[in-house]
Amino acid sequence: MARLAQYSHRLSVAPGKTFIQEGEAATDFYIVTAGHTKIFTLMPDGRRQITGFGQSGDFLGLASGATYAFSAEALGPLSLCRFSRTGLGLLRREFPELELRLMEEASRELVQAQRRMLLLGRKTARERLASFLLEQHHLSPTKEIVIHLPMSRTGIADYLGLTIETVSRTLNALQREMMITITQVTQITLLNLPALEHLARGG
Amino acid sequence: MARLAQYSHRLSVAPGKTFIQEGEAATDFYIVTAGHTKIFTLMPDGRRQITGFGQSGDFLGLASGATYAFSAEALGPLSLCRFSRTGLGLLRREFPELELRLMEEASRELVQAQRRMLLLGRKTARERLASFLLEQHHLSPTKEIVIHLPMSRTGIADYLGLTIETVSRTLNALQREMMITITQVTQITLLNLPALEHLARGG
DNA sequence: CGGCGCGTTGATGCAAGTCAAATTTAGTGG
DNA sequence: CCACTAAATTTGACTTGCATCAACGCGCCG
Repeated sequence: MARLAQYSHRLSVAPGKTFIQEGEAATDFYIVTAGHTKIFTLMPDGRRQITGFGQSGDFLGLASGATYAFSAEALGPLSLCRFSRTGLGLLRREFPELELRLMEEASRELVQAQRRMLLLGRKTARERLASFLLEQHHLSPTKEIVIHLPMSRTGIADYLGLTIETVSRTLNALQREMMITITQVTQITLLNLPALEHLARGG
Repeated sequence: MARLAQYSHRLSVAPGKTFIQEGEAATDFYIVTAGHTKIFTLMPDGRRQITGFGQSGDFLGLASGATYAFSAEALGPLSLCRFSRTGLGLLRREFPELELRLMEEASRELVQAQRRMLLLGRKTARERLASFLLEQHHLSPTKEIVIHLPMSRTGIADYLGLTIETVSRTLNALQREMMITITQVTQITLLNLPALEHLARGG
């Protein structure tokens, strides 16, 4: 591990700070060591699509071209480990098990990306919200039926390809239909998991 | 290369044949050696989302779980090289340069997946078609402005998250606006690349 | 207390979906 | 090569789900 230090650099990022900017030279590569990030792309007129979230242990900055194809922002206090792109190559030679982790991570992300393309391309607003709530549920380590939403309505909307109004209305509709209870703005109780699962898969 | 043969197996697939079925045990891994495939996911009621296409040289079957999360179908006569999942692990150890190719491929696909999430989540029908036409244009080795659509209207619709009627109408609208000419059903001439690029990026 | 950010709710508009019919294209056998 | 059929595409009329525009309510903090 002696050589690791000369290619890596630990750093902290303030909440809300964008530490990877779409279009900039993709010189570095990051590993999240603590906290959460959101990964998104923007259109010139401000339309935003959140393509994913990064948690502790996740890799960030896998770019195929010379520049980043996305931006990344700290959702809260964030700790990162930064590698230079060249350093990563050397590291990979040094630690074969890293290679495996990288592939696993890439596969996992690719599968998730496919799920999200189905959601964004073919699901209705109700189905998207149901899918989202269940995803949050599965992410929770305790599998509690009370889930905490880690983002605002704007975040949910940009993640699901909807508007904040539709998110709000749809959430309330699901509550009226007794599938969920909106305990607080960012806290929801899942009342009818089978119904939500049925809805999420779309039939 | 001696050991390669004992883990790999060349095979041909008939046009239209589905050779990877969503939900089945993800035991194998493929490399496309000739032809084209489409990769898609289905919903119980038949809604389909094409998540991508595989060409010669592409890897297929990167699954994170025990089962495939997608189906793959031969678009025409197709040649594949199949590896057992265990064989792949051994191969990776044997050929470090394969490792690199795998990572490059995964990165490229991840970047493309992000572009597609933006398209599916935030772009209008016109923007989607413009993006699609330019993608086909960039895929062509000769960069001809006459492009050949490698699929039917149904295929385009399932790729872009639209209906066949909207695809047809939008294509004709772009023709009326002098951005393209529909020479034949599957052959389109791009008349105004700057306008299409402007439209595709959304402003 | 008052302004401000965020969320909810309501009224209205419109892009894309649905349903259906017309038309073109492709395929098949005589 | 042509007639006939089946499939794909286009076109039209209509519907609808979500977006847009606009109030309104509610914490929260200076």
